[in-house]
Amino acid sequence: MARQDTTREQIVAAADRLFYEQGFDHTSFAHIADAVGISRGNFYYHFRAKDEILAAVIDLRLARTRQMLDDWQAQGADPAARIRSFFHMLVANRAAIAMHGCPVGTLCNELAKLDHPSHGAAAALFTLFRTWLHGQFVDAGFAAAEADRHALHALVLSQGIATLASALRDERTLRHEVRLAEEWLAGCLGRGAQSDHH
Amino acid sequence: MARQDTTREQIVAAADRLFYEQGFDHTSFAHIADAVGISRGNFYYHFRAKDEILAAVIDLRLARTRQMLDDWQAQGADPAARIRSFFHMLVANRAAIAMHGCPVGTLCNELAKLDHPSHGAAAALFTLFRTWLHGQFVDAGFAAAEADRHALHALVLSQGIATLASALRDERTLRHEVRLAEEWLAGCLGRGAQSDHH
DNA sequence: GTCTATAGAAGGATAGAC
DNA sequence: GTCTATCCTTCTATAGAC
Repeated sequence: MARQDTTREQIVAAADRLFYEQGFDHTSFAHIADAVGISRGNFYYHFRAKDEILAAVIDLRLARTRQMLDDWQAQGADPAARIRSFFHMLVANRAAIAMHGCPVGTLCNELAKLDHPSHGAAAALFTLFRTWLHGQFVDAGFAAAEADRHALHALVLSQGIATLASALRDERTLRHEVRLAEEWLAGCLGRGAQSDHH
Repeated sequence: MARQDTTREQIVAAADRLFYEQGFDHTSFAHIADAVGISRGNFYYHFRAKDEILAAVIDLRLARTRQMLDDWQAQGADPAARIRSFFHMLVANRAAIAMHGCPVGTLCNELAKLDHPSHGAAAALFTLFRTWLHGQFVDAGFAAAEADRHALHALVLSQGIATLASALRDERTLRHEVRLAEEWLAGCLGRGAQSDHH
């Protein structure tokens, strides 16, 4: 972490963390100001309103997610290994997920309840994963329609795992369910591509 | 709906709905007062604080869930049919779920972020389902340990489905994923009980 | 660019009349 | 049991000095 970050970047970084840990609505300017070490009034030089900070946080998460997907793409030997990277993300972040859930799923949940204009932008985080996973399943030989169904199912599994791990505050459940997800993946790829799923 | 509900019951009913639609933290006394048609000051005759309303809402949901599980138990012909009732709940409530997510999962998410004392009570809603599902899998012939793994996996699937349906605001995805869950169940029960899962 | 001071609204909670 | 009036705090946001 370069300590030469601009104040704006520090605000977004602190908001990113606090929105994840405490929720967007419940995080006030005072919380963020304390975390960054600036005064409340200073916010409005960098952002016109709280919603703009949220938009910046979502943009940051989108960029970070794209980078992560690019890394998985470059490092994975084949589609199977790359999709396993996706599930392994849950294990790598298990402590945070058991405490605060999935950053994507819980943000979408909250913005849906608030009927917030940025709900669609947050849901675009899911679309990033969905599109990337779709590409992996296509590379594995599946037709587009079936690849999309598999991509969506991988997202469903990841969200269910994160929600239960957080509700039960239990990392063991998370690890076991990730193993099941990897078994599903192996079975899925083992059966190979089929033009008609039914 | 008997219109002879006590004021306390009306408050809890309105809070139950609003906490689901808008979230607990974001729902104010003014919201609930407007919904019930009483003044703000009147709350404190029935409840000492907002947290007590939340506790009452969770108690209501626990009671309602127990009743629902009893109904499924009585109406289902066999364990397979009863567990299908669990997944069918998602389809029956698909419109609300696409808008506001799962009432259990989203409440647990929010209370986890707020680090709220009632988080454990909310998570007990999951335990109700888990215990009931466990009983169904035991009745289907599975050993206790494996029955619990299956029960947990059913919860994971249901939460993943609800989260994605809500994020994408898409009922079609929900319906398709429920079909996949029922296929998983059929495969699970079809393979029958095994003493060792691995 | 950052600060202090403060406005103005909304939140939870209390007191006391009826 | 229900109301009005009010207190105190917190919150978002603005104005203006430095």
